[in-house]
Amino acid sequence: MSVRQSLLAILDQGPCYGYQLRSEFDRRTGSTWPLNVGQIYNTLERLERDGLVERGDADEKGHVYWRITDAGSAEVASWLTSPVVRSGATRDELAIKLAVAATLPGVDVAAVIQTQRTASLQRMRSLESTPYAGAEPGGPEELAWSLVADSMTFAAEAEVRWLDHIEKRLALHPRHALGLELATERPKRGRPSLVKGDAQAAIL
Amino acid sequence: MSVRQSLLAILDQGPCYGYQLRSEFDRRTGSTWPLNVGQIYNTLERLERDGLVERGDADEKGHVYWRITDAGSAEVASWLTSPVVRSGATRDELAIKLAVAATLPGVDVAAVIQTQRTASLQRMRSLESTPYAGAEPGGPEELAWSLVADSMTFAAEAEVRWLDHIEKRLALHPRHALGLELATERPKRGRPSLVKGDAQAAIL
DNA sequence: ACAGCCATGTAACTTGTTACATGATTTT
DNA sequence: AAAATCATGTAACAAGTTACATGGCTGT
Repeated sequence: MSVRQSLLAILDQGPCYGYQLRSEFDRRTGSTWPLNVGQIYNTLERLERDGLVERGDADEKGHVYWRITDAGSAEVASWLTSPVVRSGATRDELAIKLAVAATLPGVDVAAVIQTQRTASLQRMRSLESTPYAGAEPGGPEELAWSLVADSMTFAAEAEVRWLDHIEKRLALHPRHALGLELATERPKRGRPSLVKGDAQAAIL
Repeated sequence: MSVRQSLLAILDQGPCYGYQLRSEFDRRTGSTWPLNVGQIYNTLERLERDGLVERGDADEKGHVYWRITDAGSAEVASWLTSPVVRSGATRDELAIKLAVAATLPGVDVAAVIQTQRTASLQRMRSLESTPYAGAEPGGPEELAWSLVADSMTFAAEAEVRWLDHIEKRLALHPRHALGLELATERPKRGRPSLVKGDAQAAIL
């Protein structure tokens, strides 16, 4: 929802045409996440479908200006006054991956953790060493860029902390404590493995 | 990709039927993110389409077992040996939102930050006070649950730290330093606002 | 003239997600 | 007998994303 909402929020400041919205989005996010132009037009059509924006006539230069509706403005206001909720809905790809990997017999969780940690540390280093390659230094775009870069840095740091934490935690638990190991030597294919209770008998 | 990959990784341990996959996923993630059963069947069909799993015949109980293919196993191996990359692709909804909000004249960024911080702190409190409501305490599911819960806690802490950080940072910058304010009194609708340079003349 | 950017669009596709239908088995 | 759970599936949709087509304008 972030692209959709961002474009809507920008339009709440006044009418814009598609291509313009892209550059506005890029400026405001410090060009951290490049946005394919085509997506602008898709998103605008979907916003129009939902009654949040209206398509204006093209001006003499052929620019098609879009303007926000009252419903759209209300949506923006609601967006800005309510927090981004990370709870139930949003799935953390890394957390899922490690939770699953940790319960998979035959998987070297420590190695998975190590791989991730290396990547995260590398990312932190690259974030701190990359100054800002955009237009004017000291300008607003650089500020936007550093906001986003800081966010990534804090997230990467937290990631490393978490990895260290679960590494210790998992080291305390013997493998079989997870109760998800196979009865025999990792049969891989053609044999049941994860079945609980009597479902096992059904295949054997 | 996390659901898709998780199911594939579970199937790499041995054939499973759809409903079983759901419970396996739930167990392994501590039921933190409930997974709609229908999604299992969709995902399985898509994995089959991509040649990563094969549909087996139903057994006497009517259970349709799916088994992974060699391509599927390779995919799992690749998944487990490569890190989750948070870089360019993955967009951080909160970072985008605040970067955009910070450049929007007329928006009380401090209030937005405060709202988010309150929510994040609330979330941290609720995470530390919620023990684990699942099946057997001390069992593997509880461990999985706490892995995920820790991840959320670390992420929420980082979020708060970041919010504090950018709050200070933004306080140093006078509003007009962002260079994105409107020439007049927030015209809202019907007037150009975000145009850069001569594009402004085109509408006026 | 040609390369490259500005600008608008379209079509297709991905993963995630939900709502619903249907029947079998199990529990109360 | 009714309610709940097990189990398989289908249909539709949301949001993100990309590749491509098309034309105008601009600088070399």
